[in-house]
Amino acid sequence: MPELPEVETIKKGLEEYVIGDVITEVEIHLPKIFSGKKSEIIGAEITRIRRLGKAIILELSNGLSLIIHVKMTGQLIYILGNNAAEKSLKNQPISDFLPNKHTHVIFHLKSQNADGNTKKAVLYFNDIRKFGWIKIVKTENLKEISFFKNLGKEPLRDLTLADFKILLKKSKAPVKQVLMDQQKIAGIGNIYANDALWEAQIHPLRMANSLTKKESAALFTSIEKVLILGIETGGASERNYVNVLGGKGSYQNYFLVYKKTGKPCKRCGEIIERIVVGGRGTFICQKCQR
DNA sequence: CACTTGACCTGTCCGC
DNA sequence: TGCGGACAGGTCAAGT
Repeated sequence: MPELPEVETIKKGLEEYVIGDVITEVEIHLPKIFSGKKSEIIGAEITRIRRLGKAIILELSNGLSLIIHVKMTGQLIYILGNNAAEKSLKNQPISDFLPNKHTHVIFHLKSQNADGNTKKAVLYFNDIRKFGWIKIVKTENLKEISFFKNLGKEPLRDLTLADFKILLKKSKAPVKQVLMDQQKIAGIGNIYANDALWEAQIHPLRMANSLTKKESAALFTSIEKVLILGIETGGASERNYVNVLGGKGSYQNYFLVYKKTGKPCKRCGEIIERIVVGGRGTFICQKCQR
């Protein structure tokens, strides 16, 4: 999943569906991805959902939080009803019957309606590549876990243009790697880094500290622009990403340069090339990205 | 310390 | 059709 817009979309979905629900049981089928004891969260109510970088936080009523990272192929899918798996996906874009062999954790939930009826639901954590993880931590100690300790500021939230210029000046790594470094800026991954650099007409291999003030400002604006479009379109479902109802996002229909190898540049018509930067596939227009 | 590379996994696609 | 290799939204730890 997984970059800021996709994780933000999941966060919004969870806010809509699981706030106020109580965790009644937790099935853990792949223990290595789950740290903490499930007994600590059974009986707790989900009170708040947050996103920090690419991580999702479910705050619970008992002072603990569940931190979930979906990495490349994780999914969180919410299904309402006692017979969930069966009815659930009948009209959903995912064809797999859930739970399936990639379902590693199942949260069973219940909540009370206004009229006092109890509804049941499940939240599936699926992950093909098994890179994702779930941790139970004390909410007050959240920032102390290694993932959050060194997390950079959030674009669209607290990263200012001044911050951005300073952090570019401090690095001589290729600018694309700086954008994707979670300790420098939280939330940007490969898709949005590629698109933001194309939008700002900056070559991904430029040393970060070589950008002019004008270029830095253009890149800052481009980052905000692509992330906002990513969120508005519900994220990019290029491969496995789906929202909490199993539905796809549509940012893949708006890719500017990501995955456009061999296709004409939308701005100048030059053929888009694929290079490798920091081990990641990188897409560029040699003519208009300098 | 800053930066780079390989490891962690499974699935898919492309060329021979 | 099968097989091998490259590649995929992300972090980490270990290397230079």
